[in-house]
Amino acid sequence: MEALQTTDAARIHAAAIARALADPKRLCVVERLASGERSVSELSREVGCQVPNMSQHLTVLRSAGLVASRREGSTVFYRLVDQRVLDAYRLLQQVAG
Amino acid sequence: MEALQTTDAARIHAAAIARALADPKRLCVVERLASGERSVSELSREVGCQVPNMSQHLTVLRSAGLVASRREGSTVFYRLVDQRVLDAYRLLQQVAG
DNA sequence: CGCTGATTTGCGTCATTGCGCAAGTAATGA
DNA sequence: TCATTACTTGCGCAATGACGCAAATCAGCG
Repeated sequence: MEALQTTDAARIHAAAIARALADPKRLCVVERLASGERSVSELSREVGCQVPNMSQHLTVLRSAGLVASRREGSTVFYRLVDQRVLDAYRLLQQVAG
Repeated sequence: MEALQTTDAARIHAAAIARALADPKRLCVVERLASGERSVSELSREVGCQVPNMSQHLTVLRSAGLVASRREGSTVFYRLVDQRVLDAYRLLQQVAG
């Protein structure tokens, strides 16, 4: 049980993380990436949206520091940056459920 | 380590929780409520916003099932519904930090 | 009932967001 | 160089969200 942070900057940062997770499609991306890296087109197919839309969602997740990308030829693979992203997602589900 | 949910409804619900937490003022409310219930005007003063605005933020948190309210005379006290809300907040901060 | 303090609700406005579609960039091979 | 596949970026639009302010409830009291 650690203390809650109190600075405004910390809250703004935490809120930014929450906002990045505040979309069903992006949560679906997190689920998929939990089992390993995926290309943009794979994610787009699995999640069920257009490629440009998926690219934007991935930009949101990367800006929040939740995913990272790696280029291999003309294909870009995305992965989760940190296992805690999954922990956060599971906790959201617990609170939701 | 439990499995990730896969239904669309579960993701929509989890995303709604995340959206409720996706605002610095509401995170500040969560922090305050961590140490006990507060009235709307107390929260409004502590967080630094107008009372109607605070009332709306509390409505968002209550709609997401994160806080509950209790009326005592003309004063309404809000409290956290569940300790896991705090766990979720701390995890957000960890991912952020 | 009228008055007061506490909270909620309604409304207008401005900023942000998700999406589809077209265009642009990048890497690879013929 | 041209074509192809993979991805990103720009743009316009409809929807949502946060805020300030005024008005409406609501509880308690004289």
